[in-house]
Amino acid sequence: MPEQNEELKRAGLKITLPRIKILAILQNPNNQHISAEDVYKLLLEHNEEIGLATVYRVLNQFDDAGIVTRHHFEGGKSVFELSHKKHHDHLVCLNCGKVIEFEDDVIEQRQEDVAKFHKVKLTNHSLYLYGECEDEVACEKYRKAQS
Amino acid sequence: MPEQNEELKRAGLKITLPRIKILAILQNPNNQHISAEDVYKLLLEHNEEIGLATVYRVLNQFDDAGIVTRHHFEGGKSVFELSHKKHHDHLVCLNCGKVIEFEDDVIEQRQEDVAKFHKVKLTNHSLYLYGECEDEVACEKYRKAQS
DNA sequence: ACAAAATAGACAATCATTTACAACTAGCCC
DNA sequence: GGGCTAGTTGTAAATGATTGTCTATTTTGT
Ligand SMILES: [Mn+2]
Ligand SMILES: [Mn+2]
Ligand SMILES: [Zn+2]
Ligand SMILES: [Zn+2]
Repeated sequence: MPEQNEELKRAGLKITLPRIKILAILQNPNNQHISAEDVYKLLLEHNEEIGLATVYRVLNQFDDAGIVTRHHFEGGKSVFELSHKKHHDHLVCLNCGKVIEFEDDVIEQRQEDVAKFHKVKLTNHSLYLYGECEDEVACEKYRKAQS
Repeated sequence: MPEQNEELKRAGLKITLPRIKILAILQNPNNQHISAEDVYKLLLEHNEEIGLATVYRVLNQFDDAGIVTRHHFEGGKSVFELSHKKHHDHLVCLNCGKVIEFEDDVIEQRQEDVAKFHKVKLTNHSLYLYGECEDEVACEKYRKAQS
């Protein structure tokens, strides 16, 4: 019945509780760019008894189905986001972890030019900008939450 | 006496056999963009009894000292390269693993603009382009070597 | 409701990388 | 040149993220 079911059906995935719950979490605007571990933690908070391995499995299936996109921000672990938006790149604050999305047509075009110049058929790219935002408040709050 | 010693001394690192050998490997033009594991394998081929942990340790020390730069190409493992060249980004062939270096001032400038626009002080960035090169021969040879 | 096929859950296994720790040196002082 | 001490090594065990295995359970079409 809920909207998640449609999405799952469209992807050819059976409708199961873990998939519905995980998809719902990803759809929450608070949880854009979330790691498998964090999805798992949220499930626990919601008292859902879903194993971490299942979270990884489902996230991979979503990735294969094109429902989510996987990113590799600095720090080792993968981060996922719903892929309903058009392509964009990311600017990450190294202090507070805030993620700013952006798209720059000039950069995109230039990437194509570079690839063509080197006779390479471009299939994808990853661009991450890292820096320090000026939001002292957010940075502090976040840093506290981490420790 | 050898040139490696100077480099190590300059970095304030004691001159030890593992460090000399590893640095020599990195300096070999064949080994730009090499993983810790591959450095280790080359050492074995040269009959140097150096542990993998030492390779990782030394590579990290080189990174701290600014002697090498660490990259995160697709595929999980870190890749290192001597950092004596000016900044550049990478175009990687997903078929044969070939790495093409490039620099594009327009892209660099645009990145600065994006960061400034979002009021973020840019500290670094990572840009990787992935695609398929047209070098059938190289791609095939490489693929065979892998399997 | 029923059977076949897919999936979940628990947990072992893997991969890249780091850490612990005891044994071993490089660099410095006499 | 020998000795001292902090820095370095090798080995092996530990880690963190992610995947694989296996059996029990669930989804779905009939
Ligand atoms: Mn995004
Ligand atoms: Mn390079
Ligand atoms: Zn911030
Ligand atoms: Zn190629």
